[in-house]
Amino acid sequence: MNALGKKIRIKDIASLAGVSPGTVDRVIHNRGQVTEENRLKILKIIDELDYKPNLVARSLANKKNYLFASLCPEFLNSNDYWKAPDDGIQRASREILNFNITVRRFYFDQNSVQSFQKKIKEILDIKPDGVLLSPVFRDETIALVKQLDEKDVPYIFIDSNIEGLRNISYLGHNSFQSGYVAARLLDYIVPAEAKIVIARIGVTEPSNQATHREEGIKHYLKNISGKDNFIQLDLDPENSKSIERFRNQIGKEVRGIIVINSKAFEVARIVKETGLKDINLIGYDLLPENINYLKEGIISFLIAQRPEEQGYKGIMSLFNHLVIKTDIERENFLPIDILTAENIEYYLNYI
Amino acid sequence: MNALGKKIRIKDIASLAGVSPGTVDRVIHNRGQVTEENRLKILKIIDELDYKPNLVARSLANKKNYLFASLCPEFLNSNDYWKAPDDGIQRASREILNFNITVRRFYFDQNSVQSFQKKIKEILDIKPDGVLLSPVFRDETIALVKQLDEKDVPYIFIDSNIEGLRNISYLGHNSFQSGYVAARLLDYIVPAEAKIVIARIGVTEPSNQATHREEGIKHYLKNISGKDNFIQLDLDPENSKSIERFRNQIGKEVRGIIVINSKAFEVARIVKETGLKDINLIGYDLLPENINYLKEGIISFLIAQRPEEQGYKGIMSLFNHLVIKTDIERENFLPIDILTAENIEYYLNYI
DNA sequence: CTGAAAGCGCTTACAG
DNA sequence: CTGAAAGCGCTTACAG
Repeated sequence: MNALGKKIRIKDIASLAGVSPGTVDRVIHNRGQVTEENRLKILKIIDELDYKPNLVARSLANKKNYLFASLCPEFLNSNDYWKAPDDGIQRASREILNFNITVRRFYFDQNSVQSFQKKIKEILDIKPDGVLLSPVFRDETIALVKQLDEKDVPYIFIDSNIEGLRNISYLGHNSFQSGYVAARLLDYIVPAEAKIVIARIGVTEPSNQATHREEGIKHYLKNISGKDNFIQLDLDPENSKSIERFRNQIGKEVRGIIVINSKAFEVARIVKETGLKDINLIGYDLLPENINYLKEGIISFLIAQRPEEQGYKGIMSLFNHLVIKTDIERENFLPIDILTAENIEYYLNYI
Repeated sequence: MNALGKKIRIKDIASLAGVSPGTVDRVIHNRGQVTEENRLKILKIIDELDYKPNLVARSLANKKNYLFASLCPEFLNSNDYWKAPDDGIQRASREILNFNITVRRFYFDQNSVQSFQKKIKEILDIKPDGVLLSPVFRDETIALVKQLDEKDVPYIFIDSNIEGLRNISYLGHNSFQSGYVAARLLDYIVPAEAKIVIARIGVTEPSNQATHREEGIKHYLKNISGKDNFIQLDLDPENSKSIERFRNQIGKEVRGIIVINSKAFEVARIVKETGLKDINLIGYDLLPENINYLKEGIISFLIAQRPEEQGYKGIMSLFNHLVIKTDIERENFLPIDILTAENIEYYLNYI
């Protein structure tokens, strides 16, 4: 469309420039083999008429097939956190199928570096045009993207970020800030003098993301609300001694708990079994077990990061970058969503 | 794509059925003029091969132009609430431009039924294929959609809903529930015995939406938290006497205020000027003035309803219904988003 | 360096 | 009731 609302076609530009459509196409796609004189003339006309290519026609004519690869942790059932990004990836795939885009999904075991490495090899073997991944293992991710960089294959990180790499985009939370939000909410609902617990669940090293959340929480409590009556507690839900220790600690004076990974339900279970009434619990991520405790009132707030959208937008960003050739935001921090029993339903039903 | 990953074309179906592509097309689009025998044969093949039309090709070949009309309140500057839905409508328009869709936007004066009626006439004159509107005026909306129903023109409501009409979709909050959320938040942050104010700002009748919110708030306070220490206060921010009265009322014992329309900033201003410290204020909608008071800490929570997305999804729903012919959700309740000073930034920056 | 021609998958008059 | 042909706007070998 130009200013007059008429659709400008390559054919129109060609006849105005006194050349054939093929020549215009060469200019548009910088394929060379055009005299500088013609090139400039054509570019001028394109600019003046504000020519916008018809992407529908381009896609239909284009023989090029694009192959995207995604690499995320595997999930065993629909309860798993990683089902959501996968759903988003599939939704985007369906939407761009007719644009000759194929998306191949790869999965690795979060507890096995080897499986990550193996999948990376498989991905490099299929020579993808773009890659979407969750960079769970730092060193292996760096090794992978080095190879992608060499081949000029763009890649996008979701869920967590590794700074200093050449990913065209990151889609996920600012985890430090999401710690801030959790601390702020707790600050609203527990009395000023109450004791607070920052809980880590499980025996593995806390992820990058959990670590940053923890930093955010502590920073807020210390510097904004001026508190220092918080302690850190580890809980191994597989270990009855650990559970007992945890139970004893929270039994006295503790009024608020923030769980820094997605396993708030483990704490909720203990709170419920013990019959503790005045404890406010805040967690992350909408795992079904977390949601149940939220609805029951055992968990006060859950903080969510739109995982489905991370997968969807990730694939769409590759598409926009490679096919539509629009600019992509380097850092795309998703909203830090606050859920209670009262607004969770419409959040879950949406999309 | 079929199960084998091969792309099935109309041509393929035609040769399998021993007919020409034209005949297959007639069957696909129910244009008749095909023997029942051929029709059934072709439908069987389509089903077995799980044929999915190439929408890109369809769109390119299709001579049909679709004209959509939108009708929303006018806005004077980018601060206005109604800028956001309009942005969403424009974003969707751009995205589907190459599918031969034109969107014409109409605006009316929220304070003038006449302007609404006038625009309705204009919309009917251009004979749109689909209409998106905010049904601010009930009777006039009913009169409009009666005419649209006669012509089988689909229409979608955003922002607020009118029950019992044949709109193909509604996109907006469940306002009663969003009242629930506000009351729930206030309940968390004010002491059990504290006095609460439900405030209406302005002299015009409260909208449907504000009324439903108010019902939700009262229902929650009475039935869930078992409170009856709340009062309702009107504030006319243009009237200094009204302001004085409001100021006096909230000066004593009141610890929480919920503003049921989008003008929480009017109350925030009074709270700030008066220097009241222990009042928790909750409002709706992300007007720039509301956002400023949220960041300042005068407003504790804002509840938002994704207005940009309402406009975007509204147009995309018309597109999907008319062009792609997918099923549309009749009621599409958007998430009731909870914003604090700590998570507002990422919410605003995100598309 | 350039242009004419064929083709992407679907739709639409048109002739029979 | 049916098929052959032309066309949507763009891209891609191919011949010159």
